[in-house]
Amino acid sequence: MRRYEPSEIEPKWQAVWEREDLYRADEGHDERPKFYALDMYPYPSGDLHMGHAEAFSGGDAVARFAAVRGHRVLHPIGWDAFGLPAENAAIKRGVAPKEWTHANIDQQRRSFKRMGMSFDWSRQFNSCDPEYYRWTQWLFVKFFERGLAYRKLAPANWCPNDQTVLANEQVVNGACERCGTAVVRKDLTQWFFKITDYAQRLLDDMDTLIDWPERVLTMQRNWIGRSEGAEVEFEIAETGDRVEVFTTRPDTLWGVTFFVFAVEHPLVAKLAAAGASGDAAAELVGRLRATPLTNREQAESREGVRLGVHAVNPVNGEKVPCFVAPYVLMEYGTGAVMGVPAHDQRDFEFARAHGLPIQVVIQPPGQPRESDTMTEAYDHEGVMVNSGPFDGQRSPESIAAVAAWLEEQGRGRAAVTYRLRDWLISRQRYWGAPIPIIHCPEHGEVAVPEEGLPVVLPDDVDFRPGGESPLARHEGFVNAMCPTCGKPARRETDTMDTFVDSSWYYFRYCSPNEESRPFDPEAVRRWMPVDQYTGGVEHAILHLLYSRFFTKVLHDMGMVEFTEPFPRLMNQGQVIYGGASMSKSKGNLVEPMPIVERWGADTVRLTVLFAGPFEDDIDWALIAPDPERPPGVHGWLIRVWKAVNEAVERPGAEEAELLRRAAHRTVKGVTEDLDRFRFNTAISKLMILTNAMRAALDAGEDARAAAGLLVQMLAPLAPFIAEELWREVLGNPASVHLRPWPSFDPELAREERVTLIVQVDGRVRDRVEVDADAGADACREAALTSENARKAIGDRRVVREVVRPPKLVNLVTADR
RNA sequence: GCCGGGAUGGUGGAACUGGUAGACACGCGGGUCUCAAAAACCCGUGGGCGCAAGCCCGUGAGGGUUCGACUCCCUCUCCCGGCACCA
Repeated sequence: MRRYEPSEIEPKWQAVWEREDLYRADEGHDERPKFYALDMYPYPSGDLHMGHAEAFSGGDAVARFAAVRGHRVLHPIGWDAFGLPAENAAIKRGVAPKEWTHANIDQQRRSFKRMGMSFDWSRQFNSCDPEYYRWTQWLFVKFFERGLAYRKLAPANWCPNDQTVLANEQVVNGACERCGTAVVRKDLTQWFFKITDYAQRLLDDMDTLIDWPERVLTMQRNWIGRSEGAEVEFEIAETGDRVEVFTTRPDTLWGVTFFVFAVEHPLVAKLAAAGASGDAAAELVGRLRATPLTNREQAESREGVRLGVHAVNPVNGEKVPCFVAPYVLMEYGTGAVMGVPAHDQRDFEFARAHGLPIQVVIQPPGQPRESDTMTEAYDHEGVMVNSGPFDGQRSPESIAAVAAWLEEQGRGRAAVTYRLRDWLISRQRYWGAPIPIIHCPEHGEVAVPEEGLPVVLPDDVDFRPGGESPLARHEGFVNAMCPTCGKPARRETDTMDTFVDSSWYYFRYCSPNEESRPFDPEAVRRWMPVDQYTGGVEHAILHLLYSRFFTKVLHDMGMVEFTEPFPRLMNQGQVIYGGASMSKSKGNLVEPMPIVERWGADTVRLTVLFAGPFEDDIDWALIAPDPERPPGVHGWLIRVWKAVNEAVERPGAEEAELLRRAAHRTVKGVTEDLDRFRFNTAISKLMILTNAMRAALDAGEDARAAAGLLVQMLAPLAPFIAEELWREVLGNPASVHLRPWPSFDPELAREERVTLIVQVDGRVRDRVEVDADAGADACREAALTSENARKAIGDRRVVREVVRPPKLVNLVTADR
């Protein structure tokens, strides 16, 4: 028997598969159902890391399993090739971003092949390829034409380290998601996608995503942040200005005792002047406008300045003082808030800090609150008081009633507000898709016409960051002609957020060589939506929300029929080391490729899949503590190797009934497990079958049939060893990866003898072997004749017999 | 604070709709082989008592429902993730 040598057999089969073109997606229109298995396309950062190994091992098992179960599988791969690291690496090492990116792609492609991933390489593309970003730009133009891409001056998140703006989604705890630098606030004119137009649909359609992890849905719901309430119009007594506020509690309107504007609110300067309180207000506004947004949000300050004017409460005509204060944010609602200190904690603290009256208008039943003795706001339900026509109404129900009443009176209306803000897509960096817009002195923002696409990113650019877009320094790029009038104009020099690239790449895979459109709608109809999407939770909001948005826009453009791109999503856990995320700087980095070289790709794949449920984190330090020793599953592969070889070399006279049954039971169990992506339990069942084969072989029985089934079931998980055993040892002419998945005989998969548990008063007292089809009578009989059970019963009387054939009998006695 | 998810041997984890808790592994202990070691193979391995048969305890803590609870309900503790002046 040969030794198991992964370093020999793995490269061999990789080459054979490539020659046989085994994984090319079949566009044939045969009966087989399609299956689109998609892994989030990776950023080419250098070489594969352990996170890739885990995610792609799972995705590959899904794709291979679907293929052998009779699907036409599309399992593509490509590269998220634009982005800051390329530019930063280039600045540091003086290599052009393009060269750096392509070198990394080559390296990672080699590694993916070495890992045995069943990708259809013929569909590969890079998002930095002009043939791809041409269509990213084309889509931008379509968004622009539909009013979904627009430019505005707005306070933006600026990362001083990366020298670019960031989307809200890319700011984590006030810091840049990428580099961790504290983000500062900067007023800039930037391009946005109007994702807020789709807020409600993004929320509603989540009900159809039943196969998404709950936490991802929760995160998206929180991010969209729908809240229901009412808009109410207040008038400024001194100036007659009308100001809208949004409130979730219109039922507390009679409790308003002051009114607050955000620092950025457009009326503040005018009102401060009208109220003759100029200096103090101007000082506060000036100081806060200079303070980074995030610092301000974290301050939880209750400071504020009186504007000297008053707002008229539309429900009772009362005049209340107006303030400007940092605790009101321009970014949410209308940038102005009615102050109800009795029923909102922030308003309560503000009122106490500024000596403002507190008016209770919601009373909890039983324990009435009084403005003088309250120590905190009461924000639960209760009965409305001091509220004119609404006195006596119960508060949760009264919210809608008050909103309807406001509408009748013409002073407001029921309204919905979202936390979600428009997606800021412009970046002041070089390595991205140029925004295809020309600024004409006469015609303003003009989209580059289709013939002008792609707007090619020039190579000869000084891309060192300097606060403005590097492209702005490139004369040849900047100077353009207005597509409308032909006069000299200026090209837009910002590039797009790379999340724009990744918002539609999965459409491109369906027809990657399409030259006249981003994708062929016919091909998309054939393959999409994606049947199984695999990737990390870090994209729970960013990429997945943007992609859902894009799909809905494409739907509205009539380009696709569906509205959700990824009906099924699975998130792999992270691979960590010693309880902490792996990193070079921490010195705890374990890279997959050296392990692949030493122990084999199959060992790496099985190690990550066997470690636990796919979505759980894996601590490599616990799974493979000694780098000099092979991970545990390697030993199993050796046992499989030996067992299959022995089965062929020393065929027995007759296959043992026991082994045949074990094999069929395994087919049943592994099929169910793989259907539900439970790789760890599937592998465990294959191990049990291997152990059963060992026992049969040691008893001199024939195990060839079981060997064949074992190898077939191993194929999606450990494709190399399965192929070697299938073709070279078992002598099959064609690939195991083309062989239809085995079926099982339900009669054989059934256990024929089972252990009947005999309990007395709920405690296990005996185990008895019975036929699997034993009836209630036989089970009761077996239990009552059990020596151990009789002993446990003693002289007590059995008052109840719980019989659940053929698994359990519980004898319940008196005196308990 | 709000929302979501967890807590099972020395370790990773298993237990499908309430019915043998700890499958399968790793580790550890013992053994076979060997001059020796590694590898490989075999046996054992939740805790306690016992020569044994067996008994008691045991799924974060406490309570409840049930013939029977890791699983369902209530209260609490801790851990992880997300959101957080969102009006």
